[in-house]
Amino acid sequence: MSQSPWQPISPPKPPRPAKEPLTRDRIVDAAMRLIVEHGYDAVSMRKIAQELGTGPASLYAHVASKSELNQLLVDRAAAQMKLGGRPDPGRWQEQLKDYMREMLRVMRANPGVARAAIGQVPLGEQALLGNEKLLGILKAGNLPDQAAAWAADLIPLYVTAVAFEETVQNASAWTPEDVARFVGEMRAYFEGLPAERFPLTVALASALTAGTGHDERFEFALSVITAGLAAMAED
Amino acid sequence: MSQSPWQPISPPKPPRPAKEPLTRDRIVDAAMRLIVEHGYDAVSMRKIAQELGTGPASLYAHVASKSELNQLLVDRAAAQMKLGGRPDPGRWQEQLKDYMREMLRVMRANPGVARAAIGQVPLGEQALLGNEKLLGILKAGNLPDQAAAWAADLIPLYVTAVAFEETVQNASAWTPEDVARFVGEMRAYFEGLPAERFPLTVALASALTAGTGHDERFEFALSVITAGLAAMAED
DNA sequence: ACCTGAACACCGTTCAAGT
DNA sequence: ACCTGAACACCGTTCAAGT
Repeated sequence: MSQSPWQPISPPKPPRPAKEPLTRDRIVDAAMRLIVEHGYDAVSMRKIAQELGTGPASLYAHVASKSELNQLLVDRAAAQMKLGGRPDPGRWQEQLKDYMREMLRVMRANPGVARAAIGQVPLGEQALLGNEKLLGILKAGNLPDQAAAWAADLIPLYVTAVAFEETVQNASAWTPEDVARFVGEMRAYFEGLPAERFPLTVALASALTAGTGHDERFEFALSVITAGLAAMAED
Repeated sequence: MSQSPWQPISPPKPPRPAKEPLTRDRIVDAAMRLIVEHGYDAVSMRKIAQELGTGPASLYAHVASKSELNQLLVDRAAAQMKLGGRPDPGRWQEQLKDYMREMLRVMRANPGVARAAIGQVPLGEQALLGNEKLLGILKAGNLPDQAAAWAADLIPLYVTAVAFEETVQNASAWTPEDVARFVGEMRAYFEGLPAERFPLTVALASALTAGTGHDERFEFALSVITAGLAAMAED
């Protein structure tokens, strides 16, 4: 019954077992699929497990907690950032804006990741590579070390907050028409406020409700931040 | 048996019923107590109900949903903002910074509210009064209408994101020593990264981990935003 | 009109037991 | 070593039934 000793080759096995073993990567894959397709709230340990044909308890052999899973998701998304060319002192301001635009693009392409990212120190490899690139641009702009470091904190925080805000709004499955109607109602609401107490809100009602859903508001913020940082460059 | 017509005073009732009736205000009071004492995650419809000696279903007669409750909490906190004097073109930049500092102070005094506020259009009366004040300061700085309006979007979003980030960190019940240790470990981690791939992260390790827990990082952001806006003032 | 108990359809995490 | 079923201690919301 014992195996013959001169049989060095392991007996033929099915090349792939019917059920692939659980791995960290397969878990993150499944979570990424869920978060992109159905948003942050649709990602639960139970749903991920179901997607993988197992129970929630099985995941904990590979992932310590949901919070660790969030970190892994953030790093997966960070890997999608196209970081462009070398930092160039001659056009660092435009490079900085492009970096922020690219970061927002990736977060939009991965809805729910912003929610997972907010309030987390990014320590994953891909996130750190992005940060390194950002620091390069800021130093190309001649910012002092401390200013560059704090700017590298401010910038991702702001972009993440914008992306998160958008996903909260998109979560309600509104059509563009619904959004347009809501913006119209908001404008009418501002215009109808008592002008003695809310003079500027009434007067600026149309400016306050402009640029929603477009990128104008974001572009404005890019200009503010870039100009503010430029004022801090060493000469 | 019928009441005599010359009895104009209603029959003596117990001055207060043993159980006060549920009201929107009492619900928000209880939620505010919970959120300030135990953080956002401790606020559930069930816990609020328990606090009020009833069941969760009873709340829905006065509050449509948890999201509506969040809006009410945000407005409660907004009422605590001290809005200071009149907008003054001579010192609008300092007033703007004070506004942001005051907003952060209130959010810190009401942990969890930042989490409730993020991604919500503030339409409550108190929140709108704050916004009106902010617009006044921005217009005192001679910003064009559209710039003032978008700045009034950018500023609360940033301050809320900072406050939210802090509450996420504070949620883990870390002592100041724990935080100090974590910051030290992070710095060591940055310093130990491969210098070929992460030259700036390694070189700036101490700047990157400076100012945590203090207000220096926030003050830096105030300067950037204020300087950036000043560059957009009409002359 | 307001309140309630009970239920529905979910969560993240733990743990003893299996292979 | 890895996986599993079952349980623990929770969620937000709905609804028929009571007062």
